[in-house]
Amino acid sequence: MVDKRIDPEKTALSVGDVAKRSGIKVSTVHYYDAEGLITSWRNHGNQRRFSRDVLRRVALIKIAQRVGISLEEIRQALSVLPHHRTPSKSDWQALSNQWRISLDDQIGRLMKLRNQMDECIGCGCLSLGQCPLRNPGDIQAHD
Amino acid sequence: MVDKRIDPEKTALSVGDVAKRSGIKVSTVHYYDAEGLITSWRNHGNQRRFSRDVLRRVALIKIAQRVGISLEEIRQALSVLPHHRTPSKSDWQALSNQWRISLDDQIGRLMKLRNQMDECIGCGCLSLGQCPLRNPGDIQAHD
DNA sequence: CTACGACCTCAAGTTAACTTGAGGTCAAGG
DNA sequence: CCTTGACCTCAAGTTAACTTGAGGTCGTAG
Repeated sequence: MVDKRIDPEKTALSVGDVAKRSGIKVSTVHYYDAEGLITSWRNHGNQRRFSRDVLRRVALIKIAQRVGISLEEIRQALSVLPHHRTPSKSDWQALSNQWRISLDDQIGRLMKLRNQMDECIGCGCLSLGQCPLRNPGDIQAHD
Repeated sequence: MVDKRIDPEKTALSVGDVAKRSGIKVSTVHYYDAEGLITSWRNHGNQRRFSRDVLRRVALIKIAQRVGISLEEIRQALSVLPHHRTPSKSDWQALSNQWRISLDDQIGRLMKLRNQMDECIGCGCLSLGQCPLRNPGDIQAHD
């Protein structure tokens, strides 16, 4: 059985490489490794080594965070991706569709809040139980 | 000098009153008092007493939080309101205009992020330094 | 008097996402 | 050999916004 792939040790990244190229701190790399968001192996000096796909993974993490998604949710979303292979374009498309839903939801919520504020500027009641601004549900108030 | 206002002790609210009527915990009332978001005085038993305007103040706090404004910023915004007088309609209008700006900003940011994600779905580059998704500035990428 | 409910203070805990600091190893270069 | 830079682990710290828990006082009702 001959493994025709390039020797991983030759292309492997150290923790400092990953940090620098991803724009995050070494401690953050440690943290993401510990939380299972990225994976590494150890060389004989017990130092972490990462395959290059980790760079793409960190990129996905950072974008998801901008969407407001928690690391735990991100970890779950990334866990279905294959390891040691750079996430493909279709992987990214599937993920970004998921996260797009979250983003649409947030935008919708903020716009609804804006509408409620506009409506409530006139009366200014702000009453608990009656004012939709105080009750993020669908209660009709200001009748 | 005759104070013609209603005796504050007769209309004063206890910490439990404020908590119940505002839908927050007693500990939160303590916390807001400690942080200077609301003010109280003590009776001879060293118990806090609040004037009724505090109910309106807590309402404003809760709405601002929904807009995503930090307590420190809320404290500053509320500090210009007169004490011991329920915030008026025009007070609420001034505040909500401020917070409306913040809300508009957030909505704009999320919509921009959504656009960037839509654009990046095609290429999936996600590169630090080139992809606007990885750089929340105005760098033009994907040229 | 006792029990209960409301109040008090002070300190520590929770949460998520990091970050810092202390104390150590290893490899390479001068 | 010493120095430097990169790595390691472990523990604690930071931030904001609460929340819990421990130990106490006071007033009222039975």
